Amino acid sequence: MSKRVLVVEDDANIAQLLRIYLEKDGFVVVGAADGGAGLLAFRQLEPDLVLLDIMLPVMDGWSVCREIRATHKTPIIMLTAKGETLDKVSGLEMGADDYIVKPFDMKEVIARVHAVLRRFGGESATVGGKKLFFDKLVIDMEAYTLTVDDKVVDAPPKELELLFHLASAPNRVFTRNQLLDEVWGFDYFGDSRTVDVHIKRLREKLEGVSETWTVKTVWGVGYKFEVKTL
Amino acid sequence: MSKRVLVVEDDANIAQLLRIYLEKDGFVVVGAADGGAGLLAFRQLEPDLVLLDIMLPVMDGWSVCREIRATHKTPIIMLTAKGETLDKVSGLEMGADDYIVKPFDMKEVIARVHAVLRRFGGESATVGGKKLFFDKLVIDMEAYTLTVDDKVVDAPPKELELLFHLASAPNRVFTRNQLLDEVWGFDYFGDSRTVDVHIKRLREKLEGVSETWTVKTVWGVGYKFEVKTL
DNA sequence: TCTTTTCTTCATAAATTATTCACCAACACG
DNA sequence: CGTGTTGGTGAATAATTTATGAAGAAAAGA
Repeated sequence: MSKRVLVVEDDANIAQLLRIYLEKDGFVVVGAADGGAGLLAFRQLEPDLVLLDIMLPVMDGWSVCREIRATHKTPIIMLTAKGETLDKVSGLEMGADDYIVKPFDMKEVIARVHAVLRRFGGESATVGGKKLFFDKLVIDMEAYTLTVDDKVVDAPPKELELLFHLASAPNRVFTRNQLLDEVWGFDYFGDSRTVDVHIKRLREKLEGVSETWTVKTVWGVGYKFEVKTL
Repeated sequence: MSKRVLVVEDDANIAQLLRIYLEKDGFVVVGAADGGAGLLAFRQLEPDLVLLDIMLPVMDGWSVCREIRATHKTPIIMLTAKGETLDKVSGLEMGADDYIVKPFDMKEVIARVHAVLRRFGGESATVGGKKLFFDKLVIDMEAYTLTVDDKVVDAPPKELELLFHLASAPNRVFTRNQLLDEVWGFDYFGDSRTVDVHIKRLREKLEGVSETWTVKTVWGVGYKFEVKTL
């Protein structure tokens, strides 16, 4: 479930520094030393955020930014040397979401990364950060609790995350592979029947609680959290 | 060491006036004429206080305020023209600490600047001392004491800080990495098991004291200070 | 410097959860 | 009905995560 960050930076020292701090905070970091490599890496990795140096060999940061923006809305933070003229306006016109002036304070960079991701909804201020309310059911990802009929029910993280994911988009069907990707993580390789077992355990906790919603199987497709519109 | 004030104001006359009075009072003043420049200056300068006009070209004062608040606790005083609709509530919701309506009396501005700085303990961007009260538990970060059942219990700084941080957001789960970032500091590179050990020692001091709260493990996620809502 | 306290690391045991697998049931379709 | 496919379930196993005691390192105090 960890977020991927693409760092496009030709100065190996800075790149390394960024990598160290980002990885410590749980990001998966991929580096690219020039614009072309950056674009390539972007398309392969589809990262959640891009840190992009302006001064790059061959293809500069602005071009990369524009290329990315042509097809993606992935948040981009520009890294700029102090001398380089830039005003926020032109930066924003190019489609950057934020920019940081070198030489920068690592603390600032990390804070900005989190801030931008938060702003893009990809990351919440807290671990999960959201609550969902249904009839006799509360899914609280902030406290990591499942409340059924006003009673707190113990549920392991995976089960909660799965239920939260399903209930985040009521009535929408998710295939097992989608769920594995989105709940377990893109890098999970395992039997898709694993989902079945978690669904089963969820049902044990949720059966017969309310008439207005249910975890339903869509034969041949997957699962959905069905909510009846009364 | 004199305090730094960032003035974000597009009207050169007002900016000049503020500069004169503030410098007379021993502040170092840095000016910015629009929101983008303001943010840039903020990040580079890390001022002790920000005077922020609401009406700014390109990016308005509230946006700047929100951006700053995303990462810093630096006190912010908003400057607003009389006509501008504003109620204290919305300003404060944005994270401003005070606001002054134009045209303003210089004396008043200076007085408010001092007042706000005093309120913030003269420190920039730091978490001020605070106290938290729970049933049979007082966490006092001013005196750095832990009071359990009316008796002061000796607790090392790290333990106190950890407990304070958890108890500052009751029922919210923190991952070990979050705690390391937020309590130990973003530049701490250490084993995340360190948190466990501190939790353990806290529990030794806190177990069985009250039914209404507890330091709880959220398996696979982290820890939280759980408070029962009775 | 020496002593004491606090912090961190490490190893291991214990607890909890995740995954796999085998087998049976339910479904779709001719 | 019969058959091939898909889903449900229980139990065994694997993997992960946490608690804990103890020792060494670091920091603070005397």
